[in-house]
Amino acid sequence: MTTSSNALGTPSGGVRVRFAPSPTGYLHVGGARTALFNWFFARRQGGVMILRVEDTDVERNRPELVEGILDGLRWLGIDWDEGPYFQSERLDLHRAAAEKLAASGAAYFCDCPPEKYAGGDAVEETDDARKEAGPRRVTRCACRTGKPALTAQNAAIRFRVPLGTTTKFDDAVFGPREVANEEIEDFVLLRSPKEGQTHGAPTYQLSVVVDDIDMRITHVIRGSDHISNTPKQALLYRAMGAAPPIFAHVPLILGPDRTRLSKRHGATSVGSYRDEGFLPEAFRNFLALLGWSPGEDAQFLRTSEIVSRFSLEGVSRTNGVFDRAKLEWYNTEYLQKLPIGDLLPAVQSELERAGLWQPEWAGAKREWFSKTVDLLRPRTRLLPDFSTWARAFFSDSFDYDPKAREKFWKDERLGAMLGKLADGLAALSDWNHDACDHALRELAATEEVKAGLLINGTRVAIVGQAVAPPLFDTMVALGQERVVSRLRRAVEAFGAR
RNA sequence: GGCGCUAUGGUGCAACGGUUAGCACGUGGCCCUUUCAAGGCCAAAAUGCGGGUUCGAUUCCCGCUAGCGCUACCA
Repeated sequence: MTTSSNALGTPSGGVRVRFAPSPTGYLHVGGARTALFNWFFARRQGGVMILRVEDTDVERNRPELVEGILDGLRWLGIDWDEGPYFQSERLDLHRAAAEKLAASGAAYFCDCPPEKYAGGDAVEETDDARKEAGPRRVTRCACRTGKPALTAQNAAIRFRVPLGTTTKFDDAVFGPREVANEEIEDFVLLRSPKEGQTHGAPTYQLSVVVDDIDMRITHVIRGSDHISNTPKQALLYRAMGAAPPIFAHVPLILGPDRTRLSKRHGATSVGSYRDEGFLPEAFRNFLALLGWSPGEDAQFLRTSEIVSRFSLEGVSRTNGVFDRAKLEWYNTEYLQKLPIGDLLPAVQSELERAGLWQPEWAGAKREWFSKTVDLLRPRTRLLPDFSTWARAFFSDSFDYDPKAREKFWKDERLGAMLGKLADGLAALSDWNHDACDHALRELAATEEVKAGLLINGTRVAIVGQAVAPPLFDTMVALGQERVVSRLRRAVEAFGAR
């Protein structure tokens, strides 16, 4: 592939983006959105999406979490063209880069105790401690001028920040940035070797830059918590003689209390939303519009529409609050408005999960299945509703909801009427909406009760729920045989209630 | 504490010097109705504060305040 350059000196030939999670936890909604924005951008630009696992933190790393993160991405419908690469398998490349920087004088060896370097006295990482510590200047340690005895075997490698100048970079979302180099500490590139080790481990700052250069990343789209680190990385690009990518920092997602979203806000992992039964596309739509806008009034955007409209210019600069109620609205919106064919597979897997699925619903009774799902969906909010609330549509084994019985099986006369209704319906030669309607209303007239009494009581009898689709549509969906037998069964249940 | 970013109804976005400040979620009410949803209609609800610039500021500039981020040999 050939790459050309535009006026900004940035590669314009092929867009290459990456999502780089670190396996220190599950895939949370913030990470999911970052992944999504990268993916939207890559697909919009016809570019390449790369997945890179940033597992350079040996202490906090949990390799077993990687598969869960990948599952989360797959559920979200995010696919990648390269990777997953693992930084832990690229350590030699990172070390070599650090040593090369040290050899060229762009970095230096340092054997100061970490805490000491951090600003004179050891400072606890708490707000109070910081306050008491007072103003903390960026200090340069004595090692900066060189200690001949130090090597990568006995010291860390720090970047030598060039003083007396500023570092600039352009952010596609936040605009041009510039910071005085005096504000940037001589950050560590390669940690000092641990006891018994011959090599130190590369730090995040080093690894990202080395890998982003090596993987020819053109656009770094990530959370805005990284914006303060970016000058360091810009410095590294220059020191390594590489052109920096375009940076695009996306705002953070906050909890209802406006603090950064975390576990204590409840469900923050993508997996928990999958398990609750949200539709991936609804989740995508919701997340896309949290921190991005197409610039026009649009709430319901299919994924293809988002992709075709996505641009970095539409990304917001303000942190946004994760609004669960809106997510739920999106889900019901998708449950109701999706072309039925797009919804069926999701319902099928839900029924499979619940052990209710019958293969014939994908075969001979496919039409029935489609119609039934279509009948049920206006009243569903989450996928599991199909196997719980609507269970009676897919199984003969269902219970009468106690609340439904209490509400609609009050009238003593109902038991006998349900039996008469069963007889009446059993005698019908045509089974359709109007025939059922007439049969029921006729009985109500004969018995001198309001049709509503019989309708509500019958609903509980045939589906066990107080809430269901319109009764006669429900009867048609269930079929004559089932309705009649369920009514007869209900007569007994009614007497024993 | 230092450095930085941000600031439109409760929430997410729109208006990118001139609008009765728009849309959606949520909330409240009404209609519809065989349950419950859906749907339709209506309502309440915002430019953080203070200075500028300008004929005119939500919009541009400065200060304040608030929130958030960074301030690790975490990522």
